[in-house]
Amino acid sequence: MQLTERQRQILRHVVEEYLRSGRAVGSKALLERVSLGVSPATVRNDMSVLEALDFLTQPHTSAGRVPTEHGLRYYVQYLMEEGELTPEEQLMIRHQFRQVEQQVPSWLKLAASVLADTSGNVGLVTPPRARVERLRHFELISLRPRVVLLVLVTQSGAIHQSLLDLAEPLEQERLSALSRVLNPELRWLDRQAIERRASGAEPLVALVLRRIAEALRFIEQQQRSELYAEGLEYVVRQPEFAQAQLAQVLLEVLRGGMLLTWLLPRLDPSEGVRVLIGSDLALRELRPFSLVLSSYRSGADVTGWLGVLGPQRMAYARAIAAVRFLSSVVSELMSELSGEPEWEGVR
Amino acid sequence: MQLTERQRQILRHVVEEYLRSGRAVGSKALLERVSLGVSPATVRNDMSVLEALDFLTQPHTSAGRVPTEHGLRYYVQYLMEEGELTPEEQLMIRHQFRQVEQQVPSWLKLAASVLADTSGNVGLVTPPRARVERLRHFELISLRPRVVLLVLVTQSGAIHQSLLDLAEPLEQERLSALSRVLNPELRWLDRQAIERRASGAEPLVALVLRRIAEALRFIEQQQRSELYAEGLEYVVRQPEFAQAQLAQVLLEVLRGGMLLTWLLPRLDPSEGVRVLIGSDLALRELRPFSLVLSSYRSGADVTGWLGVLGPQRMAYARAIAAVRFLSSVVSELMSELSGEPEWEGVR
DNA sequence: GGCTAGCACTCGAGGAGGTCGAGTGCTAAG
DNA sequence: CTTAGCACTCGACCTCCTCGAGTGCTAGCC
Repeated sequence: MQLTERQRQILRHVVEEYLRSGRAVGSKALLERVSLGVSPATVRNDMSVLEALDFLTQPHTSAGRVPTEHGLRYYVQYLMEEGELTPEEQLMIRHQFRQVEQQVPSWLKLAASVLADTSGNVGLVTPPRARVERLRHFELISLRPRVVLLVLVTQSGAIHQSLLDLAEPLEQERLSALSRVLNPELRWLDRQAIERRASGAEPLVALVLRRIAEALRFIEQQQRSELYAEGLEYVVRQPEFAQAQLAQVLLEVLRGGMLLTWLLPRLDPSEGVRVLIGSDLALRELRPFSLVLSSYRSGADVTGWLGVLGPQRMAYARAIAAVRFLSSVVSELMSELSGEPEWEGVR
Repeated sequence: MQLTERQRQILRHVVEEYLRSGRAVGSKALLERVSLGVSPATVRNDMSVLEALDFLTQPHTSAGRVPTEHGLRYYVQYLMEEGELTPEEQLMIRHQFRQVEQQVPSWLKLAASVLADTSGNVGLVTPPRARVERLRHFELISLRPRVVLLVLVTQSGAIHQSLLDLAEPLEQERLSALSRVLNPELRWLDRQAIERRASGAEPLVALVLRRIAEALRFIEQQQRSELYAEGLEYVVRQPEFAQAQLAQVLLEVLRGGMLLTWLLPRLDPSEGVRVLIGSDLALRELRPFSLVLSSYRSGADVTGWLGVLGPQRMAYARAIAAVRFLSSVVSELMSELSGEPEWEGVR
């Protein structure tokens, strides 16, 4: 069954009033804010149609209407006016990114902060992640005669360090020579290729290669388990959180990493900004929340996620604008760091 | 005026009962839990003495007693039985540190998590910080013909990367030669020495040196502004946070960095574990909280802080044990990474 | 002189009852 | 199809009341 234009307008205003105030919206109160040229009784009739179609619901008999998840989805898809961040905001944000250290973790943390600040909800960002992580470059740095620091940089821009204990002392000169020889050979190899190369090599080289492979594994694992979250203070401030129980749920979900291990792997990164409302999140605990989500690109075949998480009653238009803009900013920044050959051609 | 032994025992039991239940403790209820060989009336008399001396207070006329800040301080200093984490816990914790990546940020994050988990409050950890940061080693890695990644490691174990745009293309071979020449010369120099060395050098060298100096500045700044906090979910669960307002205060204080900029710089790192209760924290917003704090060492002249933050009603003995143990574990780990000459002698 | 039994008093928690107002559905008329 | 009118519902909020844990004080006991 099709909605009439007036019903669509009523739905839109109910949703917007609800997002603003957090309270159930009644027919009379609605007409005090917006004029529809009809009486409260007419609005009530349309509201009861909308209720029958599961767009609206009543918390109790004598209360106003509240949008259902279905109603919110319809609003986001068909009724909401999308917007962009103002040019001043965009400038401010770009400026902030120029201020911080030019490295991936700083960018991700800042991106989460900015998402939180501009949307007034929790900002979430995952690290960039390659389908298979490849070595870009490694260096060996002598700390003490038999202790060496291995530093390596990967395709996705991750930097990793680990300590090696040597059987016998080695000078920096020898270490440098080793990395000079091995680097060209290992460039763009993945973990498995490096492991294969390790078997049969002389002991020192084998040690280094095995530790590089191990580091790549660590990095891949970390990329799957790390999540930058900022702005909890905004969400806790919402009236929904008055009993503080929701806040606890939220903290536990974020810490437990259920989003990362369960939800994100099931989504297609190529789809642009999407809005997941309540049960879309497929986690009972997250039922009262919504997530506005987008992927970002960081070189060919390397992507990450970023989004805004808040109560179902969130300012969707604003969150979507923030997510869309940040996605493009982060993608730009990341591809500067990127350096794999395929990607150079694309730019 | 001196407390009698019985008064000290009563104070101890009131504090412990209050820490356990969070409710005001009355004379009769106290005697139901512990036997002191006297009647409630006697306990009441002693309680009123303790109240006159500002160890206890009454929330309202007909309620039991609650310890004051002064009473808590006395308890922590003279009455509390200190303990250690059990050997099993210690083993578990050491095991966890072996599981994660062997690098500073992972350790710090894990330390904050462990503090939170073992104490049931917020765990806080600051990065290690040298009075003046010195260069240990740097490398130049060619990403694209005219874009170079500068990676450097400092005395305190911080790793930093930044991007350099070159005026003209340079091959990896040339870059490696450059770092081979410059590294021995720059080792253990601080920012100002490197800046001095930059003036008058040929353009390419000057560029690199200036960027290294800049990176050191960035790192010093970050060490002053970064704070790892974990375990908010525990604190939010406390009954004190039922109205969710405290949670908001806490989140804002943590994000605002007031602890870092205001409180920590005024403390002496050499003092061992200390307990700051309520107004000791010198921040109005933190009045309802307590902080158990210790420094850790990471090589000569390099120290950081770690601690447990929670409501005044926290399990102090446990928090102190956790902080003390983690301080020693983190100190050990850090000094493995450390490599400055003075420190090698000390070990 | 310290300890205790007894007692009157205080005050918050929590339940019962009552009012108010925002909101609804229904009906009948325009 | 719209609207005015009306009876009805129900949560929010206030007041009143009771209950019980806890106190301080006093007088008597060891």
